[in-house]
Amino acid sequence: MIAVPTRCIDCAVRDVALCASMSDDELRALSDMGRRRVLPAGQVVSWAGEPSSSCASVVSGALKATASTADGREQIVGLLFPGDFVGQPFQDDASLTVTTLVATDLCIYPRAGFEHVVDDHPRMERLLLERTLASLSQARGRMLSLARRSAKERVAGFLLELADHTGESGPDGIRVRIPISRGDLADYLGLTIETVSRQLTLLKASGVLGVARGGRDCTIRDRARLEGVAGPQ
Amino acid sequence: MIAVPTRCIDCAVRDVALCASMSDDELRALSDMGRRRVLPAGQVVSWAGEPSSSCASVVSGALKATASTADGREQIVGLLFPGDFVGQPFQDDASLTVTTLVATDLCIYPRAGFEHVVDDHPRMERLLLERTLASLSQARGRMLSLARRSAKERVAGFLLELADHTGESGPDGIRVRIPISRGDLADYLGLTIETVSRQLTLLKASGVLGVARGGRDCTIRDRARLEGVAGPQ
DNA sequence: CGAACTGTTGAAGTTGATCAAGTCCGGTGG
DNA sequence: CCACCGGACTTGATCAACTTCAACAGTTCG
Repeated sequence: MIAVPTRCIDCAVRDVALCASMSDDELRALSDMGRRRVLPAGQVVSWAGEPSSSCASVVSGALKATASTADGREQIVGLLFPGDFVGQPFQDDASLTVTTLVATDLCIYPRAGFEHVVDDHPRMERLLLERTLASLSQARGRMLSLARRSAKERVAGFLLELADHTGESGPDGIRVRIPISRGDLADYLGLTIETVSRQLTLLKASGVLGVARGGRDCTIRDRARLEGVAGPQ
Repeated sequence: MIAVPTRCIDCAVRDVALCASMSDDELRALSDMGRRRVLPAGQVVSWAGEPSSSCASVVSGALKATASTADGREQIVGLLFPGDFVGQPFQDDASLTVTTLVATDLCIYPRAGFEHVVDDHPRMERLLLERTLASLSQARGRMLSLARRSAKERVAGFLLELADHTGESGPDGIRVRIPISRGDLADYLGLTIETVSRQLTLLKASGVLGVARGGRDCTIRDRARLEGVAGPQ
């Protein structure tokens, strides 16, 4: 871990993270408490079952939040990107394991102190509430996908989400980079590695998708057809 | 719909619904706005896609919140019981369809007015935040189940949840009443009616579960064994 | 009684998981 | 530079679980 002393005002996510709800002056309370840390890929930030002692904002990088059964079956219940909030305030034990997927820069607050700031800053509390409601909506949408959509629909839907979120239009379609490994993608979509791989191969074979070597960089060549594969909605 | 004029102070869920966060005096604001309505079973309270114009507290009865694909596949993403909050504040369009499962008594507020009350009552906002965080945790647990647990585990797990929530110990085990139809249970567990029925039959055959005629009233004869079937956690 | 539901059971069909080889690729060291 | 190694990904064959389709039984209520 490397400490990264920085002023909040200069922070890359000053306007998108929860801090966006606070004036520069108000930020002092958070700022004094927050500790910037750069973690390498694959580092566990919080273990399910352990006391949840801190919260954080993602400044750069990416993380996964996983729930798992006692016998090791795993499900990624959320992916976290810059500006997202990490942690479970008002809850004594963490129910999720949070792990960095790539080198990740976090702004970490002690949970108790963070809760205190929330107490004192209604606008931040409101923002947290709205974000939590949005996460809940998203989680419910994913419940529907996990329970009712086919493997093909899930994979296609994921690519479309990526396209909407980080896609860049290139010469022969929309270029997207799958930000996680096949294994993590399988854990996210509720499938196995093999099934994910096969579905991507099918999309490639049908000409809808181009997959560059390495398997991470893709080109959506025919969005309309991909939407057809993804099924309704 | 039948109007049920009542004073909040006498309300059955005065101490468990969101109103528990408010003093008797403060309740006046909500009280003036709230409208009690008794709806029959099978009534849609809010349609996915339509503007979400109201919120409510469940006073008695039960409802289901469903998400569905455009081609009609359905998933129940939440069951709602007395004291629970219904609705999606701070969101203009409903993403879920909410339907009564049995005759249900609701205390309905116009959404705008409700949001206003939340603005003015930090304790209510905090309670709403905590409940939303709890719902999110629950939704994530269900994502894990829907994606990774077998039909057998889901059915057994559901019965155990019921036992913990509403079970009464009887002479030959824990008596539980399945509060919904096989169809709704299937929609909740992410299975088909037939699979749910078969799993219940298997549990009955193995002596773990007693099922009375009608199929709704069950007796968990061997909780330990049922927990074994439900799998880890 | 009989109609309409709701639930159960059976047989066949699919989907995706599992098991088992491969292949591709980046990195290391001879 | 190339051989080798290990991890990530792909592909193939088989298998089990769950769905689908279809018929039947039980319950409720006119």
